[in-house]
Amino acid sequence: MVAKQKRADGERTRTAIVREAVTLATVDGLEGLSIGHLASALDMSKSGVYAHFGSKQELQLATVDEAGQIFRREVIEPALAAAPGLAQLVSVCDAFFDHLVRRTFPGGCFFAGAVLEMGTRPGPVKEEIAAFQLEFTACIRQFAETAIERQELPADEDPDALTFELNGIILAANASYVLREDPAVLDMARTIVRRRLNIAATSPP
Amino acid sequence: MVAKQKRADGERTRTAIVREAVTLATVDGLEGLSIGHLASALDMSKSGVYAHFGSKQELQLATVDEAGQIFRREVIEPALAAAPGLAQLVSVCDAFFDHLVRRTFPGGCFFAGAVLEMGTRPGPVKEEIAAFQLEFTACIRQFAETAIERQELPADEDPDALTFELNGIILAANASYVLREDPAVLDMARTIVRRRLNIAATSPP
DNA sequence: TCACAGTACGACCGATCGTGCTATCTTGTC
DNA sequence: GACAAGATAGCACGATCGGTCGTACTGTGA
Repeated sequence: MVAKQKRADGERTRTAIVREAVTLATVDGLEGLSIGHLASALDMSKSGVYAHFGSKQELQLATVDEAGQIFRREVIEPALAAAPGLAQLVSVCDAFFDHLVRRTFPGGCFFAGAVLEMGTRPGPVKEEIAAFQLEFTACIRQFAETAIERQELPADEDPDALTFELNGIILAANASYVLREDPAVLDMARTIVRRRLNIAATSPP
Repeated sequence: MVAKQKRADGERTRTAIVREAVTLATVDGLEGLSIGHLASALDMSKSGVYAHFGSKQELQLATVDEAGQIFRREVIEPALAAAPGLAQLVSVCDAFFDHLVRRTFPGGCFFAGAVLEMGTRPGPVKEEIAAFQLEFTACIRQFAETAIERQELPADEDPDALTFELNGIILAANASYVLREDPAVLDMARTIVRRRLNIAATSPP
């Protein structure tokens, strides 16, 4: 089979399409994301957009992939840059809250919405979303385990439970922030994270 | 203006429509909920369904209202029946987890999805969803305050923070349960709620 | 019983959906 | 600069969307 080689301009527009698709999908959902809307938002023809993917499902997969990359860049990587252990736990939560105030996506966390929307729709799109959700929680869990090893957290702390709780705080913050655009809920979330981890409650600017 | 009086059979079918609408909306979302699907699911004509509401938005409002009633009946009222204070806090969480395993809605908690879907769509539907979300959190907060008054919780416990955390646990449980239909996540959620409230971790059958 | 309002239906509207096919550009390679 | 292949547009399709209209049926109060 011949590896189809792509052209530079095609790759550029594909990137632009997918980037716009992520934004639209956080508002309209992955199912509500329509090729017509996408095309007019990009000043392109429907078929011009469509040709890059061949099916709506491929577009959805590309959109989820792009959202994952953005989330990694904005939330996971900043946390990985922090000191291993407890600092990473705080950092990943703070990075998430920053991610929200930065309004990268108008509809809040892409994956929080995608999980609930696609959870009942079996198929590769759901699988990719589930895989990313697993990657994220596994990341938090790893931070927690390291923190326990380093005795920054009590030895009897359950990493799974802690991961669950922090994930819950993140989801509650996202939901509240989407509904009422009040940054105060993020301050409260930061405070709660610190109290849960037994850290002096000095939240960063 | 003359109060239009309804007929018994009309009220019956309207109830049936709204009930089905709630179920469909937990899977397809409130925007994805279509009158055509609804009609064929009920073995009715589109216009027959449509006549009961006059617009899709009215249908959505009726759907949210019905979902609220179901949620009150299945989650809030059982908690109100418990002993005031700490028992009500545990009870409301347990009732929510029961609500999930009972699979009243195939797509998990109606409002968890609705908040994220409609949060970026200003209008009466969003307002009604926000109002119910507020009612629910206010309910939890009231339980927390009572528990503090009765000294079942430390005096320095912050009711708002506790409400936020419990809401987070609920949202995390819902998301995980929708994605992977593993009841184990609900057991973990129950355990976490009890540990958070300093209760002996004997989870009910 | 009779008339009327409520109920439900089927046909239909314009718009948009995802998806093809074809033709015309544009780009990279020789 | 020719040429193949990728990129984009134009057009059309069947299906479905929310919504309207005219009409037939039926429950119910007078």
